[in-house]
Amino acid sequence: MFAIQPTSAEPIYRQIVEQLRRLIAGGQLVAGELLPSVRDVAGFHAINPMTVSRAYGMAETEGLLERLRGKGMAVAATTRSTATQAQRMALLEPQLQDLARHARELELPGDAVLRRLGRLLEE
Amino acid sequence: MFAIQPTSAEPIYRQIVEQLRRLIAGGQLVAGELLPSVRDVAGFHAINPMTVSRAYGMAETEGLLERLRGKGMAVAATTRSTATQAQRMALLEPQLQDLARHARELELPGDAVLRRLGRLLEE
DNA sequence: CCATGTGTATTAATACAACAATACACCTGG
DNA sequence: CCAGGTGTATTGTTGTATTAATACACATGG
Repeated sequence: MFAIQPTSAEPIYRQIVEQLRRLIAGGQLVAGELLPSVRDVAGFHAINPMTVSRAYGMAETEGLLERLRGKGMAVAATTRSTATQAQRMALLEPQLQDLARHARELELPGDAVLRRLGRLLEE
Repeated sequence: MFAIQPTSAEPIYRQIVEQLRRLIAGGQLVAGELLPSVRDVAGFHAINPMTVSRAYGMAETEGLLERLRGKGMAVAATTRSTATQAQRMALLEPQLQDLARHARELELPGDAVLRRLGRLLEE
């Protein structure tokens, strides 16, 4: 039901859109799959339905979702079921570059950073 | 002279503060070192001097910087010259956790992510 | 057919970031 | 001493972003 942190600095609607991008690219959401309704998501997280609608709307504009009138939003059929690993990696690239820059500013040894990340990736 | 991206979603003043945190923790800015004046930084990046002043002011409140009246801002003397590696790693932890979560949503193999990051860290 | 479920257009409230233009208080250094 | 360098307080404006409240159009499905 989406991982949303209302306290985060990142806007809620963008948290949802970006999560959709990744979950669809990664194949955890498959083409045709029906998403939870805006009211369900909003009720569950105690946020405004329009905030969810805005996220869904942007995802539709982006071609990620499709409107099924009267039924709700579904993962777009045009989506190739799972993006190639290179395509998925590209979605992570900006974050990787930021991380590398910050690590350099902190004068942290590369292998220490890699070890820590490796542990986090195992969980 | 600070790495500032005026187009970024992150506010300019916060980019500066966070960069100061890391550069000081990492030891690239040493206690007593004089920072460039607000007018210099503002002129160089074509931003408002008050935006830089705001960042400096927050850094001073945080204990990172000291006001030297008539001279400018300097790295606070109270700063232990370089934070321990564990302390510096802690500053990177939130970003590492976000990255791990996103990689998982993308269903990316951990070692592929680690390899890419490793390459970025070498540069 | 119509209650019930979709998504959404519209409007408003609120907050925030950045800029601009001053004026000020202070210290340095020749 | 004083010209020129610090940072900063103040006030106002502009543009934008985010969320919320409300009402609406529409399709489903028993």
